Amino acid sequence: MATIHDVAKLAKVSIATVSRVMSGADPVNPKTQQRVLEAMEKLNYRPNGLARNLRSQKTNVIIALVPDIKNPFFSEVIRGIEDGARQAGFNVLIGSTDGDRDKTKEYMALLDESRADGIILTTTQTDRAFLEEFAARSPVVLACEYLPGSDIPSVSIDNESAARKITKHLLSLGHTRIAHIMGPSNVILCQARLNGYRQALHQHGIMEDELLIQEGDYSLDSGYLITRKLLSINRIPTAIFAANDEMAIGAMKAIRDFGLRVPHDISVVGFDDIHFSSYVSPALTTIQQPRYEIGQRSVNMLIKLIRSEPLDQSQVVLEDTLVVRESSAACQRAIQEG
Amino acid sequence: MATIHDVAKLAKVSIATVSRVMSGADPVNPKTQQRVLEAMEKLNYRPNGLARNLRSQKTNVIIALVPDIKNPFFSEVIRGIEDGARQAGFNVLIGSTDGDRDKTKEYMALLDESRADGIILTTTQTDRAFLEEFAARSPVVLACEYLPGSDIPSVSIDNESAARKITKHLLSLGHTRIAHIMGPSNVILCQARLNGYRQALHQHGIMEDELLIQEGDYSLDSGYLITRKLLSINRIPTAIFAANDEMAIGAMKAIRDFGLRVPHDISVVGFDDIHFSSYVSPALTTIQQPRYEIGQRSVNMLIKLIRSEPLDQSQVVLEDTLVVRESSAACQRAIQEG
DNA sequence: TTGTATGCGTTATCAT
DNA sequence: ATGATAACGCATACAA
Repeated sequence: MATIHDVAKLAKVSIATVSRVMSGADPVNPKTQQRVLEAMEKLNYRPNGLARNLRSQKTNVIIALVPDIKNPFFSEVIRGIEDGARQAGFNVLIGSTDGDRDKTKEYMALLDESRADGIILTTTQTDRAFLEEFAARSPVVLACEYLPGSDIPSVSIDNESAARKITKHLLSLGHTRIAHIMGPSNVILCQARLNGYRQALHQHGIMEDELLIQEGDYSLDSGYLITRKLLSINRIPTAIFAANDEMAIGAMKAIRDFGLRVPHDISVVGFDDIHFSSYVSPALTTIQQPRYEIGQRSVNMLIKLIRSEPLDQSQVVLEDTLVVRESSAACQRAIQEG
Repeated sequence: MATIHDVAKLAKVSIATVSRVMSGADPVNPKTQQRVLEAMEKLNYRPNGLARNLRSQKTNVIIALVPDIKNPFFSEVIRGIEDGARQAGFNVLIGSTDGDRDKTKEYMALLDESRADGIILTTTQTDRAFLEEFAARSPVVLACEYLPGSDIPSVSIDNESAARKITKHLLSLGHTRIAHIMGPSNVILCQARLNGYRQALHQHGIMEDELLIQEGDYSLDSGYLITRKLLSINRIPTAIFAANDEMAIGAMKAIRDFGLRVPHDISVVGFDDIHFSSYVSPALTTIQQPRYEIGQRSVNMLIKLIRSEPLDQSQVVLEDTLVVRESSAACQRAIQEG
């Protein structure tokens, strides 16, 4: 590979001049510029990014951490992150953490080694103290979730209120025995959704039944397995609220396999509105999040942080929407009993 | 951030010695080593990756290019890539190309700028000449697809034979009017699948009908839209073979919306066996690819390439499996007519 | 407008 | 076993 020295020699100038024609900052004589350009062309010169990075102390790389790259919801968030990053000249390194604290920390360590300029966390399961301390010295943005009482910049919806909203939707359909399949309980966002569920029940004067609250891991399989469990208890629920669409889709299959129908026998609702949700049968009632926008805005915030520019707003909360489709309907049991 | 100089000063040694205790290559007096370790600890020293990279001319970054990060099939391939990379101490930069040649080239250019050590291409839509030339000077591995007549290392299944196999499955069920929803026609792998489909028809002495071959873009939506089109022609097909599972799932919804049933009225089969395929109703008949293994093996090959180690085998072809589920059944029309 | 020289933080090659 | 010093390839302050 040709270096800046080779170009300089061929164009009969100093390396400083070559550097100048590249940056375009300082003025350069058109003729010399021409010579340099030709030399670069002839040598097929490509500036060495490594050297540039070292010199400028920047990597132009940002890291995006997701619990699982296969998760379609996060895929779309990543897409927003990527597009935003590309526009600003950054590249995105994606890390799947599998909910593993150590993996998360390993990725975060890349910042300390100057291998990345900033990081976007889509799921917080690190010790809070560690996170706060880390964010104090490195650019960090939380996407999809919000850390109450913290001033780490974040972009998310109001998960608690959204969970309340969809639970109330079920309540309004006459359901009173509503199960909740939550996500990993150490994830803040899942706690928020659980809280929203509880609040809605409480507001309707319904006692919560611990048997009806089960913990999954976001996957199709866990939705399936947990639902089988729910179908084996004494008084089975008339509705299931899963903390994400995949678990909801898993739940629907379990119900079908059990010989019951959705929504006739049991209503099922999810969360996230991944693309598949409108294609399954029955189409899934869920909460639509602006995933792409979450990604884009969080990366824009991160880049400001990296550039030490001021943030207009530190905690951004975006709108979510309840999307009612076919998987939720009036509670038959309530109708018969009423 | 503390540098190696700070550590050296505090430990009262030269930077060379500090470097030595880090690498562990040369022998160091246990006492001095102890002092250095303590200094590093006290200063919370983290070696600067940028400087290391410049010095060693390595980035420890590999790029993985996918047509679309949201595509669940590629997500799993990426997962394999990531795991393999991590194990070898590499980080993975993921690029979504959206089938855009320029984006692809932009990412490939990162290699020329020494910003990455190698690249995995999961979908070839670049000019072949460019690709060959590029692969001659930079580490490149093709994952999921195989470039006939080229010696660029690759890991894939035999797409042609797999497509033949699943088409024959439909033929064996009595279907003769089989539509094919292909992927983007400029993608090699889609051409291979189309070929397999054609070969199967041909072997059964069936004339192909151009009306039954339509081009999609891998998405749920395109599967849906194209199927609506297929349902509007004169003699509608009795079976549809989609080039991937998402389009197949889109097709199933279109058929439902049209008032017909799968597989009773129309059989539908896909390709890839993404996780969702066993959860939709009816569960999808498809070709199972070892996605994770494709990812892992391709990254292992790439790393060998990067390290200039010899490859045992340049073109790796993995086994695929026909998975028969509920979405394909005997052709009713054939039964009635026969 | 252009050139010289220094530094970015390492690793590696010499000496000692 | 350890230290001094030269790269790695570029950007930039300072001179000219």
